[in-house]
Amino acid sequence: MLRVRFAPSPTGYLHIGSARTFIFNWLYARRNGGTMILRIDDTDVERNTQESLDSIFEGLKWLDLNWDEFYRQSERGELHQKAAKAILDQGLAYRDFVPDTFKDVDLNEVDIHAKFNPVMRNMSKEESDLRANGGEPFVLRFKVPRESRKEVTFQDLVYGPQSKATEDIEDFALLRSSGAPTYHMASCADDADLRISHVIRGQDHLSNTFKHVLIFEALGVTPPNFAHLPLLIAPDGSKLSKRKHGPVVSVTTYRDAGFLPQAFVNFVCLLGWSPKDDREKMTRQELVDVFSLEGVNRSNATINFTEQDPFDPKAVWLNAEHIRTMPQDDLAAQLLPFLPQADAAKVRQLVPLIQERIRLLSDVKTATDFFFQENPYDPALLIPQKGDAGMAGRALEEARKILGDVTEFNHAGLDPALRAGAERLKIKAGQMFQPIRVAVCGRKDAPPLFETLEVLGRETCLLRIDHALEQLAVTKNQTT
RNA sequence: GGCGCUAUCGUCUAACGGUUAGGACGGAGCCCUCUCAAGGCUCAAAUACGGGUUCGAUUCCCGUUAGCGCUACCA
Repeated sequence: MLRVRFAPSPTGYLHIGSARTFIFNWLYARRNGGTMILRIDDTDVERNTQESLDSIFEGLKWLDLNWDEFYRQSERGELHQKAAKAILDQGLAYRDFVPDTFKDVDLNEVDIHAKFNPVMRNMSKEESDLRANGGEPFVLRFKVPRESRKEVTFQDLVYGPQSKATEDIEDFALLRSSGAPTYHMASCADDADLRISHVIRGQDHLSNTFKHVLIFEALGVTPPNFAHLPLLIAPDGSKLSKRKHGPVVSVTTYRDAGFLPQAFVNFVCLLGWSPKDDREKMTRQELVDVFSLEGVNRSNATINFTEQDPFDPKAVWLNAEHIRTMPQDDLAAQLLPFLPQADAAKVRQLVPLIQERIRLLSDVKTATDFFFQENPYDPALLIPQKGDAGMAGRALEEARKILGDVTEFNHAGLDPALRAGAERLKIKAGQMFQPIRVAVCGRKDAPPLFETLEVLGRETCLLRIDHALEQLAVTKNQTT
């Protein structure tokens, strides 16, 4: 039975790298009919926050990623204690009563061979028990078997065969002096207990895995399969941090900026993984169908953002691709929160006009602002290419007549009528359309004219054309 | 410092010994066009460096350099 888990520690908001780890686990589970487990690794009570926990749930909810089982490490303390005791009882761990040995040691100076205290490591069971029973505080350390065994090895599903000399592994802590388990202890005990079959996590744990293998063996279970994921890093090569890189590393920032969850997932999957067939835009189902650990590569991926432009251009492009290809009703529903002044029916009307013109959902606000208000503009914009104010005026007069008279106020009625008007004035269609467009939209870049006029409605259009004619007159008087 | 991992266009990536080193984003240009988009076409842009192995290395091996990670009673 395939079982995977995502095990965040609630010490920060859900960040993009964690989100990707969840997604890869989720895809792997869904692809292979496995079980997805969400486990909150909250053993570090000092640093845990409720906010952070909320942020994790909020992010996962937005991404619409579900899980089949849920656990909290803090509720499983008994299991961790039992596991630590079992290791100690077998003589595979020892109590360290002077736990601050390395407190003031510069790690750059110290040699690994000094990284355990031989007095503590070799203390007799009797003395150790006696001092523990006497209430003396201690850290429980794993007694790395450097004599009986030369190296620790495991097979990583992404990085291949891994090995490390036991000489190079320090006697790491299992239990703190408070009695609380360390991450290594709790994580392995839980993974064993929950029968996790595949541990898929960030590459920052690759070298920790040797310790984990040791723990699993001490626990008498065969270690799970491991798959480590390359890290996501910032353009300056450093790892993503909120302090250094700001809100761009937080999942909810993408949500609030108008990303579609499916586009975000799509983008993040392309960081460190490839379907190998040049496909880029993929639906969630396509991702599930094709995902495999073999497609994961080994080098860190840079998320390409700058201070001016906080989102990777490819993420934005993918978002636009998803927007363009989604059903119009779905898009309307997604857009609604970004247009507080509009009702659902109005948004539904606007969708066809802007679907292929926005890249982020939030773009809809500026893309459609003139449907809700008349924007100020420079009257000079009314003047068409290779034309003058006179031409603009004639075009607008003609347009006003046509828009007032035409029976079908839609593309079918407007298109031939306005083109015919241009012909009468002996100007090009484009020269006819530009003054109208600017008059009604307040700018040159806008959705197709006839559809725009239709949605705006006859009355508004006539009003705005009148207004444009007034402005034109004013400018004329000023120049003459 | 020690140990581990990594190294293809600016960025994401493909090429599991033989390709004019492919695709995408972004950039430049052209076309289409009622503007803006979208779409189509074209161009610029990479195998970190040095040694091997091989008839032949992006690909395998070694070294150098660089980056990242671990080296906590943080995860």
